[in-house]
Amino acid sequence: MDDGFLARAVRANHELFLLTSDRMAATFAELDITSSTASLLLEIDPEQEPPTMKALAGRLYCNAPNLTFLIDQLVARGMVERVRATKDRRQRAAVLTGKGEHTRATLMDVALAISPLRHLTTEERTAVASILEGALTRAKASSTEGDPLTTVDSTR
Amino acid sequence: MDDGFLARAVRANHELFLLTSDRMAATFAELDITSSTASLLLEIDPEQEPPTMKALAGRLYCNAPNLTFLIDQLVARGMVERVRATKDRRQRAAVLTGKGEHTRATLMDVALAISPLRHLTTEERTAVASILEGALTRAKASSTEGDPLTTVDSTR
DNA sequence: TGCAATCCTTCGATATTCGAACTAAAATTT
DNA sequence: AAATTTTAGTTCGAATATCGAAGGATTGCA
Repeated sequence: MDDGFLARAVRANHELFLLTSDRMAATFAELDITSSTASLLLEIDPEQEPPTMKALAGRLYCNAPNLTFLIDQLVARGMVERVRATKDRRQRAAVLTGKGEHTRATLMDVALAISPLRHLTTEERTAVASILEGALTRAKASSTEGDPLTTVDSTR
Repeated sequence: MDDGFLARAVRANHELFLLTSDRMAATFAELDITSSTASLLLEIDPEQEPPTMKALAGRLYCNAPNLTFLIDQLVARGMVERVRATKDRRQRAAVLTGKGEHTRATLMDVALAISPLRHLTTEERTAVASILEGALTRAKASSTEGDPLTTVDSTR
């Protein structure tokens, strides 16, 4: 039964996230943001087309009111601006300011510098990145089609 | 220039956590717990010696007041009981009730059932589990001894 | 014994997350 | 084309989470 490895992988991923967040705490405070707003900031890639509120909520797996609240934090700090979409005027997109870009870059630098994953060899990094990305891709693909039931099985 | 893989690994870990939390949401509601209290419940292994409050706070990377709040949630739901440690009467340990054990077991079942990692092959699960555990072990070892500075070492 | 350190809790302040209800702008129906 | 429905986003109020400061109890130490 290889469920043991699955359980260990799930648990390790969970702890890795907790430890990483903990190590980022001081940086968040210095940059005058919080864990949640930092996650949002990282989702706004200045190289890409400015994402809409809906797209950002999807990436953070949160709902619309929460996203409005989080974006407000970044707007209040001068890191993001809301712009109306030209084609569909219901939509608003998030655009990084210069300060927003700079803060985001610092966040990424620090995240790489403190991540426990920095101890891995190049081969290990490659393996982890590709395996996890593959799992995510397949998970998102299979959740959009078929298999609607995810009920709690009490067979225990 | 293998920082690309490191960044991808860090990002995949982050998204995996968000997606997993999102997929657990319905189960949390059914079990009358929240994401945070579920994480705490999972840290109390009925096979092990009942952990102290301090030990649990360490495992969740949170502070003492927060842990008191979280344990109160589980106590109020009849899933955990506080007991005084006999040797050091300042300490309190968390002991699972029958309901706590059952809820915890259900949580673990569902977590394995919905995790994107379940799509991985046995070899991939093994690789991810051992690599991430190794990174965590080294990260925690190097943060407790020596090297008080968390400076960015660019020698890589 | 007296003092400092440790473990935990309480309290107040701030942050986060959500559902319900709302506005504005499309898309669809009739 | 007017009416209806759907969609994108916001506002508001409630429940939860997290933290720092301060306090009580117990232990360790001089």
